[in-house]
Amino acid sequence: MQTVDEILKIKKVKNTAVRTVVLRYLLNQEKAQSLKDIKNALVYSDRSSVFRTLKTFEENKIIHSIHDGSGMVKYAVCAEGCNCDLKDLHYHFYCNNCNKTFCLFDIPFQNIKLPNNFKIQQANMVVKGLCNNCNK
Amino acid sequence: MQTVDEILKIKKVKNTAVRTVVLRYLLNQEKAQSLKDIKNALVYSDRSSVFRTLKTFEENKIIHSIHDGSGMVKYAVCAEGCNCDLKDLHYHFYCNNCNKTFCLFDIPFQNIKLPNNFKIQQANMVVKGLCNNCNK
DNA sequence: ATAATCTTTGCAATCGAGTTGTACCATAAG
DNA sequence: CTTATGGTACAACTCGATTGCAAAGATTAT
Ligand SMILES: [Mn+2]
Ligand SMILES: [Mn+2]
Ligand SMILES: [Zn+2]
Ligand SMILES: [Zn+2]
Repeated sequence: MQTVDEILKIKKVKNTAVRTVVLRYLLNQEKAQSLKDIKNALVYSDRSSVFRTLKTFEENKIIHSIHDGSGMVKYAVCAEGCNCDLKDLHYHFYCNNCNKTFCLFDIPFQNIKLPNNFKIQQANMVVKGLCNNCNK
Repeated sequence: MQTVDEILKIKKVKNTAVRTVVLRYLLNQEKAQSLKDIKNALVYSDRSSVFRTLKTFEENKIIHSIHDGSGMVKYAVCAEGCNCDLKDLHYHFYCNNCNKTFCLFDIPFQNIKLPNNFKIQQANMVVKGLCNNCNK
């Protein structure tokens, strides 16, 4: 896995204190995180600084956002080599029981036949149900 | 197409003034509508009455909601015979230019192979890009 | 090295979609 | 007619998202 410094360098984003701690935190998570999750996890952080950091990361394709319908936008670190193109699109899974949201990096977006003249640019795909921990 | 009265009767939802006007409005739209859209379109309507009407409709599977990442939940009338089961899942399209959200009833959800032990219950699938009107 | 300039950060304030409490009203039941 | 039930209108509130602004920090020009 790439380090914080490597990622910031590759994506040409200046390395600052807040950015380092936010990205390091995100790299260690197995589920997507909301702004609130991050703020709560990083005790001395400021909400708006984290917010702006997330915006910067998203603009520079370090992370991507997921709208899972929970009311809070979730963020996850992009896979190595990701450029947020169509080929990088993947499904997400939201657990109705434990409310965790996962990136299903192994389930790529399978091209669908859109109506005539419609052009796809991005997608937000969220499958909902029970995760392996909750499906018992 | 079914009438307002037929739908309410089939779904066993009592016919009231607000419900009639909201459902009639929704039936005439070709794109999904937000609470704000509906409130604005129906001049003498009350926001919370429309809100509770939408909740009632959704609980009774008259309409379904779409989280397209625009910040407002959109609603669309379910297809005839829809029971909001897995078989009724379909893709949606959000136009980045004109901000309209469409139900792609003709593009059903194609089952994906989830990780072991994950169980699908619902899905929110939104493809984004340019609609036929804006892709020129 | 110093000054000018640009960027990032912290704090407070604001915005707006969604939601809820409550009183009033229409209709159905007794 | 009287009461119970469910629907509606209005106002207030919640909370995630966003912004204004000034201080602090980093970078560039002189
Ligand atoms: Mn993802
Ligand atoms: Mn739909
Ligand atoms: Zn779970
Ligand atoms: Zn369009």
